[in-house]
Amino acid sequence: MNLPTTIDPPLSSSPAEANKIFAEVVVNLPMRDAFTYEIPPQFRSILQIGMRVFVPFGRRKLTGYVVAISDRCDPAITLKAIEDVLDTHPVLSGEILALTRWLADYYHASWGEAVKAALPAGLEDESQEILTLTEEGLSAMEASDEKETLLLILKTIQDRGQVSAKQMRGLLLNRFSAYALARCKQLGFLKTQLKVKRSTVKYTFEKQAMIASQSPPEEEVEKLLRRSPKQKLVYDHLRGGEQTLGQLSQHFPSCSDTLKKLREKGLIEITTVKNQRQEEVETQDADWCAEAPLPFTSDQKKVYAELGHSLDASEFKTFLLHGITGSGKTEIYIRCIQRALEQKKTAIMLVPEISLTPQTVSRFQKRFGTNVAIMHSGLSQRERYLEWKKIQEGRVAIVVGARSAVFSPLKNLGIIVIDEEHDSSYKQDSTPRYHARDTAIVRAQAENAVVILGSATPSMESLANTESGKYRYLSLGKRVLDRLLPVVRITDMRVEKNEYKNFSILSGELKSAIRARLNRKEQVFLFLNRRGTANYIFCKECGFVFQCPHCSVTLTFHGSENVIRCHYCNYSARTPKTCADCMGEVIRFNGFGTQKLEEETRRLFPEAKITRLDRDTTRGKSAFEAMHELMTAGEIDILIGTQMITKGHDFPNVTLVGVVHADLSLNIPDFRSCERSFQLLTQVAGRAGRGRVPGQVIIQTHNPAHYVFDFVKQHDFQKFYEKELILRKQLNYPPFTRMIALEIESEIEALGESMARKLKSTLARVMPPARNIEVLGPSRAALYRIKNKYRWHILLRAQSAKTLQFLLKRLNDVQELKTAFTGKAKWSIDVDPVNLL
DNA sequence: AGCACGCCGACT
DNA sequence: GTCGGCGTGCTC
Repeated sequence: MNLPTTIDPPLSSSPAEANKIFAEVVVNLPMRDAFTYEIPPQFRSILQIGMRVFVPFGRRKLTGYVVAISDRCDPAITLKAIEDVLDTHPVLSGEILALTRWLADYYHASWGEAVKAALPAGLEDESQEILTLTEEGLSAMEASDEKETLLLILKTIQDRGQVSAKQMRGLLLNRFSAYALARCKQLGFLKTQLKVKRSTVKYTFEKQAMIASQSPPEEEVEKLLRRSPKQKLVYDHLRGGEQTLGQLSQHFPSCSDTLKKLREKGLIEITTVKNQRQEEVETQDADWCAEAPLPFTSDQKKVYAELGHSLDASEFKTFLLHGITGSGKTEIYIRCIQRALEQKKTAIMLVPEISLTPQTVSRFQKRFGTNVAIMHSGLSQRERYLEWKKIQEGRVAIVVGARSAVFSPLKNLGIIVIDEEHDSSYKQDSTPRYHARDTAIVRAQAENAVVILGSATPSMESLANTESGKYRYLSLGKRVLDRLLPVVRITDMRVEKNEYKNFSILSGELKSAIRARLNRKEQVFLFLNRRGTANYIFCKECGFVFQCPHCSVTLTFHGSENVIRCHYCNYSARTPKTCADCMGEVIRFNGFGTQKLEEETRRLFPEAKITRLDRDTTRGKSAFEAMHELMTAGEIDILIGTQMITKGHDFPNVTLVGVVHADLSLNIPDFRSCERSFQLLTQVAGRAGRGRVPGQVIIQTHNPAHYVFDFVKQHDFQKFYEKELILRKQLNYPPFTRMIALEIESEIEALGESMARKLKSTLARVMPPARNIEVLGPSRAALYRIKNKYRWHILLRAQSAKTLQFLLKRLNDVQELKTAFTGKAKWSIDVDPVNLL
């Protein structure tokens, strides 16, 4: 990547010295270089690294971030000057800035994009072109002697007052003509002016005007203001004390010109001050009292002792805390965080997006009170910003949040906890495509903090890292209070159909189990993962699923050509008529969702109280809370849902969990589908019997012989891990290799395909001679068409991440690729891809 | 990513 | 001579 190498992560951010008059600024655009701006004299004493600035950029004006300040610049470029400084204190600390720099490098995003990801949304101002009618325009319209398209534009402006070009486009839709707009400008019918579109989040800081400290003598003032009555009025008003521009404009509407003149005359000063009007949402009552810690089991004590040791030593170290559901991981987290706090250090706790439920939150608030900030997706932009500000100002020491909370501006960081470390929601699926777990580890290393990765079903990667010694493995064996593990049964759906002639979604076994629980007034979860489906072919008789002979990945079915394909290596075959295993009839999977399941369940159990929870029914956080209350009150007998119901909830009265169609996750065409299925099923199973009654889990499948089910049934993570590792090794997948996915997409099928091939040939050209990098594809993505765009993948695989990064660097240096890929076809880089659909 | 500029072909 | 699309190149 082409970031200027002269810029080192800032060590300190002192105000620019008098001679330091250039600022390196990055903006949130997919451009890798920083831009140099001149720092005007009035900002030289206040501008610091990490502040936001408003800069002219081409025809536009944008918010940028100062990443360096220096006294030198490239003489070949004529510089523009910073127009405004948006902060009084940096919004990015040196640590965070360095972290974003690393992130941009590693995940191949621009520095500006990385910075944007690290800050709460809505902090960016942008200029907007506002169109206004001129006299000529008005008369031209009245005369209406112009073209229809022109008049339409003029009329729109007159009707609506001020309109931006973008709004105009939206208002007129297909009647809009860019040419007509340009023509209007040309003819002088309208003029454009740049106006600042304020960021959605209100400023923390605002401008304040006051009498200049080195004011000229009174007679001088009189003389200067004799001929400007308006200026005098404002000046006299300011004698009564400083005023914010907001306050002033109430007395003197549109006084900005007046103030400007007064400043030019040296009579007043305009400074930026903290806006005191920011209100605060306090979530905690004042008479809160810390809840007593729970007693530790002997396992917990051992684990805690070791973690405590590293915490006390302030050493960077990563621990993988492996403990089954209900083994008391959360208690360990809480105690470790407490320990960090005792040393005057701070803590971040990351949780998967969907498990940031009221239950999780309240557990932390009960223990830590107002000392914790919650960064959660249900918050409005403004609430989110206020939480961020609390952290920024050091008013809290703990942050609980999803992925982006890894960037929390805490000082003196002591510990980062990543709960459910294996969860795929830690990987962002749009630029910058960072992994919060790995980002957390990089941050912790830089700040000498401890990292705890917690999971009942750790990722293969993390486990491999414990074996290589990179992470320290800790385990919590038993459930607290020695609660029993649920009994898992696998139901063969083929037998249901063929022998019992049961064509319902629910097997006889699951039906009678539900009935039994309903009679005992216990609660039931029905789980159906509807997401992540791609078309695949399977055998109706024996459940056999066609896999790629080279990649061991489920082949996807392409109806239009009647072929099955591997989207890793592009292997393809005619769609078979019969099963390769038993010669039985082959059918295409046709999915059903939670909605259909709900209907069916209501029909079968008309007396039961049934609620469905998935992305369609859950709009906002209130639905979640409502469900939670209903569950606790026993107002729900059967809860139907997707992954959402499996996380962050603890309902002791749920004694039966039914997995309606386990094949769904198992047949996702991804080399991790078995790992995912194991994790998912184990997690779902963990929801059963958290109270005193032992739980029961019924898993329905067409493929009961699959090895995953044996290990789920036995609750044997270790054996599963060993088996899966052997398969990964054989097929050269992570954790034995590292991967980078290149994604090509285009609305035009033929163009996308040829660009994908071009990318591949360019790769071959820049490939280092040592042939230790594999290139798979290009091949159609499993989800070949999304939102009208065709998609291809090229997979890069090598022993080490460095090898791959080196190749990519060389690829990025190929200038011709940049020009070859224009608006019609795009390619992007996904480092350590998690979702290969 | 925007946004302008300039080329070209399709209209009156 | 319009009009409108689209590729190309630039942003301190």
